[in-house]
Amino acid sequence: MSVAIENFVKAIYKNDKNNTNDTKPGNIAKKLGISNAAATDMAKKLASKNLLKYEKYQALQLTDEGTKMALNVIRKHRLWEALLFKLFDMSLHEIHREAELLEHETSNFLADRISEYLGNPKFDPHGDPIPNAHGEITTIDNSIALSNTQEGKTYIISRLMSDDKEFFDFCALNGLKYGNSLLVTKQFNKNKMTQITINNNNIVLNEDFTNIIYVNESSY
Amino acid sequence: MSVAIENFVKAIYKNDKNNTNDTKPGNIAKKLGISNAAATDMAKKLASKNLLKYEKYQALQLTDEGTKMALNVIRKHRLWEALLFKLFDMSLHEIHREAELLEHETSNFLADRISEYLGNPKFDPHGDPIPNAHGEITTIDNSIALSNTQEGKTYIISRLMSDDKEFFDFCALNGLKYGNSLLVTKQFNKNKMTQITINNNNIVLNEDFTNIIYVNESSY
DNA sequence: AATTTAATTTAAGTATGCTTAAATATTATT
DNA sequence: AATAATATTTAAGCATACTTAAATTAAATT
Repeated sequence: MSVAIENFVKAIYKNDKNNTNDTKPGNIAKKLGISNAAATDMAKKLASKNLLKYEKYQALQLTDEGTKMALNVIRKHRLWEALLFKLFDMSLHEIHREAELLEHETSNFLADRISEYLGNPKFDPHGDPIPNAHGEITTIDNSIALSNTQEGKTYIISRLMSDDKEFFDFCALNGLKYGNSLLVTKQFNKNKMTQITINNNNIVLNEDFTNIIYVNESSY
Repeated sequence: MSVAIENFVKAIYKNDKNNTNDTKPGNIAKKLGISNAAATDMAKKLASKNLLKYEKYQALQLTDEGTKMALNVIRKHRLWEALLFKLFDMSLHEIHREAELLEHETSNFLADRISEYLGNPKFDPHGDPIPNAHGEITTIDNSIALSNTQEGKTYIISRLMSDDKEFFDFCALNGLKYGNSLLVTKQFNKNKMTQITINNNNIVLNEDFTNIIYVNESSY
């Protein structure tokens, strides 16, 4: 299957998961940077390949086959991120950028070799779960968005759910990294902002950021 | 530039080096598995991009720019081969197959990271020279084809110049590996065959193989 | 409920990178 | 040197993955 198709099913899968956006052609088009017309065309084509269900004016729904393809691409993406991060100490933004290209030119054989080499990791350096070779994915049920945390409690960063360079630069600058711990010092509920202490620095995060940073309650 | 273009200039570069084949459109077409018509079309297009010189019915000649592009792709190919070989212990055939895809989706930035990680190697696991970031390539001047070796002398394998699975399978089976040493026991000049001893086994190689296996004289 | 706004679809068209078939030029053979 | 064989080019056409513009449908607003 082509790069365009792989990116299309991946975009649907992700929009479906986030369910902030829906999976109508227009939203997929926006995500991929193509015209609405191109997205409708592609949707029809993929319906004929049994990768998704298309009904006029309705949201697109991946079939089992389409979901499997999406998870396979996501698996390769996240394995590459994990490998590049480990070997070359590249930034979260850089590993994402490279993985976005490599994911489409990676055989299942090579993906398995990478996974094996890394000890079959369940999460990538963003904390995103890596689907296994059978398309099974670990869902993190006990992690919550930073916006839902409580003042005075300590948490461990479990996921930085973004593709955005500016966000990653901010994270790098402030020590916001998968596995690091932070203390929530204040929730400004009115303004939907959160103040945290991390590495002895106090920083205030706005809504955009508190909804893509996920954390687990610290056990101590 | 597209995958098709990168593969096209790479094919010209390689046919030019081997100079057994020439670089007329038909030979490039055969190498790439496309029609002659497609090769002519592409040649015209690349001439307009100043990547090569095209004159009707003549051999194609890469410009400096075209040569630079070819070397850049070859650099990425060989760096990937070196990395995959080191990390995953894949066979020569497997690393070639994967590198053939990855080479086109690798930024210069990532290529430099791979090179750095490997200690800026000058040769890949086939013994092929890896161009550096400036497109400079080390030429091995003291290595000779196995067909030109002398009976009774010991040599070190310096290059296995092929893309062919059958050849690599044969090499793997018989211990023909970059860096290994072998003894030339007999040259059958009439039949253009060579008998060698390697790992205490005597094997006879035909012309196809003795011209793609390169060796250096052993110093002891 | 009617109207405005927005999203979606259809239609027509484009660039890339191929194909096959026919025409033309080159190379090899006698 | 003429002919046969081979290579190259031209021409026409196709699939993919896009585009813009116009038409249609759905959703939001008044």
